[in-house]
Amino acid sequence: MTNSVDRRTQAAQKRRRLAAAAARVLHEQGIERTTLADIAHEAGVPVGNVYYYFKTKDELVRAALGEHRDRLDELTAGLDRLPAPHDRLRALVETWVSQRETTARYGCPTGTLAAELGKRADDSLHAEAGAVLRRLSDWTAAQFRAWGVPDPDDHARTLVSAHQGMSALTHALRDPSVTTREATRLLHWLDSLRAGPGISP
Amino acid sequence: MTNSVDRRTQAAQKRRRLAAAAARVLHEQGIERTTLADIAHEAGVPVGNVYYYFKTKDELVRAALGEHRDRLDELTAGLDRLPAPHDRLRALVETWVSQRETTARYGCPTGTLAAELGKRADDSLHAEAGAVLRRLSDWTAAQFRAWGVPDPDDHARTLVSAHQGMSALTHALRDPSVTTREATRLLHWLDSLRAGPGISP
Amino acid sequence: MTNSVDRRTQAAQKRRRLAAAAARVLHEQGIERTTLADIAHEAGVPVGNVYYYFKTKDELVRAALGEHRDRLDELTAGLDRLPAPHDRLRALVETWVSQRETTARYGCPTGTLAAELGKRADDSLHAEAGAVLRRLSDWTAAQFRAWGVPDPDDHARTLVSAHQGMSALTHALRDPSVTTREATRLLHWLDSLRAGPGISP
Amino acid sequence: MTNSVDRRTQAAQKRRRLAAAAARVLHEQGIERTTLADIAHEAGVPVGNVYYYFKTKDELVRAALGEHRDRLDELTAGLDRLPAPHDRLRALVETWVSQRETTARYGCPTGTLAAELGKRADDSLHAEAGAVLRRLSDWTAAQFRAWGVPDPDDHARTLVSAHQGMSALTHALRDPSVTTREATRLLHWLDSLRAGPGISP
DNA sequence: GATGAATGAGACTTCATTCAT
DNA sequence: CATGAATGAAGTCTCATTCAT
Repeated sequence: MTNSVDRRTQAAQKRRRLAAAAARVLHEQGIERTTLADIAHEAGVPVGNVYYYFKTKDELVRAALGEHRDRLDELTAGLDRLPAPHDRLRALVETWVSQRETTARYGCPTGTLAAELGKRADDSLHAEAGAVLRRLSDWTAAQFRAWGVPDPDDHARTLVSAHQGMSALTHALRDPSVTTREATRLLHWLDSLRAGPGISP
Repeated sequence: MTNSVDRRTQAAQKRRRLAAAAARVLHEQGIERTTLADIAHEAGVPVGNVYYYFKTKDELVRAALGEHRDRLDELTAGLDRLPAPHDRLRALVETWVSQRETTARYGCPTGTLAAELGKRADDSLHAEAGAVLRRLSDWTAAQFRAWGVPDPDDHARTLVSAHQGMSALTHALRDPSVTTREATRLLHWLDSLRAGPGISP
Repeated sequence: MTNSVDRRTQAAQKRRRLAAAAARVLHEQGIERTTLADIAHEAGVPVGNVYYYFKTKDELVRAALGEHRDRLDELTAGLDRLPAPHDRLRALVETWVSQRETTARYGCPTGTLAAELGKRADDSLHAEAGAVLRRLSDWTAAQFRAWGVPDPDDHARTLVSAHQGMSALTHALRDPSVTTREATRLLHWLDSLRAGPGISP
Repeated sequence: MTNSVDRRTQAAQKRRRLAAAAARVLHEQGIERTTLADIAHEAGVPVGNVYYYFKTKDELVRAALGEHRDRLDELTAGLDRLPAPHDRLRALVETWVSQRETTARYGCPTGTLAAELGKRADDSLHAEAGAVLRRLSDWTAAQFRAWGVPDPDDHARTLVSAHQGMSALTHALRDPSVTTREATRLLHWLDSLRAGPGISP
């Protein structure tokens, strides 16, 4: 019994390791240019073995998106420890700034995956990517709401959109300073909301 | 001589037709999922013939980016006919709105190509995509400058970034209303600049 | 463990089988006129599987050259069992005679491969072919040296050159008797050296 | 009339130019690695035009062999001006020495073409290459005969074989000194025949 | 005859997926 | 479960040859 639990745990760990490897490699190389062998190699798992954990490559992509969602949850969970919603949002923006070098090289993980998946005939994976962005939007709206800002959903959409925009431009121009500057603007905007609603971003 | 000119023109036209087909199909299917046969079929040309005009698939991608650049130039040339820079910028934003359905389905052509190209080891095509975005940014900065807005480059970067962001989100959520709403916000922002500089977006 | 060794052995055997098939077909059809499908078919293996063992066609060519080198080694190892160097060299020449029909049809395996490879821009495979010929030359020189013939390297070069020449001519004229006659001459020459050095071939 | 003759002459010149270009490029790149475009480009002729002079690629190969035969005839015609057969043969060997650098890079033109053609299912071109070698052999035999050496055909075969051998080895080892040394040996051999028959090569 | 363009067969290579042990 | 090996569909690219003007 203990043995079987161990096994189950071990299996779960291997699944996780594969998902994490997939998240990493797919972010860096894109979906279509990444082979299963790349992911297996990154995870230190024999190629043939991958299929015991994921029946198709698409399932690995799905797992990678799940991984990104989990990381987002960890991030927001951390931010939730800050007392003021306003500070949480500022910290979110600062997180983006701290990732600017990676963004310049590989773009936003979820955003670029969504861009690639959005052109498929089959929508299911694309929707999964969209869900991760919506999850961020929902959390952000909750902050605006808690803060008492009117139209919290609109403000959230604007902030997430701004993140996608600055990530895309940072990536396209390979210039981390795009992130720095846009983030500064966003922080000013957040501060301007503090004084009270009325000033549109 | 007339004959040879005709031929040269015809060849150039076919090249252009292939480039246009490539621009369309690559936008809709992404680079890696598009085969040369797809492009050849879209252009109504046998596959083998494509190689008479473009030696590699990458050259076709490059041509597609050139096509997008040309369309951008046509767009801005049209906008330049408007007398006031402020109106040109408003019209730009409204152009984006008019494209919202296509954006919801396939994303911003240049932006999604840049996202896909940015993960390659070889930078040259990615840089080409970045150049198209920078071209838009330069034109935009020129409008802000003509308008007398301070920090025109910063404002231009913000506007282009906003476009990339709203396109990415519109695409990821398959929701054209994202574009509509963000565009509305941008128009307010442009109007607020009219009153005089000082109010940050 | 036994299992894994078995597998490794099996894999090595298949690699060898492919290399042997390549050596055969490349000898008979030449490099450029031989397709991977030809080699796969000769080895009784599906085409796709070939790439599990050899990443490119050139690697198969390299393996074929290795095969020829191995056969040369087996040949000289057999000759080394003869007590007198002089007899070993005579036996070498007689081996050539025994292969005259194949030579008339397809030429010397190493020699014709070298001829084809020598015209490439990239030298690496050509050098490999040259190394096989040099290996024969080295063994031959060792025999002359052991025999006490002066200038053993010169004599070896002459013998190997004679072999290449008679093989080329036998092949070009499709006439095995060229080999027979030139071999007779070479045997006389070897005998003349027996009496003592001094008589140039 | 003059006009038509001019035209016929011009056409013949173009044919010749193409054949010469083919001889050159095929020698340097081998048959299979040379494209019709390569030859057309080398001759300064548009690709489509080649087919008015040669209906297939194989006919161009045949023409290239004819070109090599013509050059051989020019060579022997020049040697025929020397009074003594013995000197003609010495001069022949010295011609080979003078070509050693080209041989090291590309091998003997006729020999390497023969090697490549000899592996085809269809014999006709291969026979053409063999005929060029036999032509050299015939001329050589005539010299030995005029000189009074017995078994002139055997001696001729040996000399031509020696040339093929030293060319092949020079090419395979990319070492022109192979030619120099073997040529020295051949000159000694020719001199030894001068004293009178009896000493076998 | 001359020429740029067209065509289609076929080559090499990659890779997701499956299989046998 | 584990794993090296197997498979075949598909993609990119080349090129001899033909065609239209």
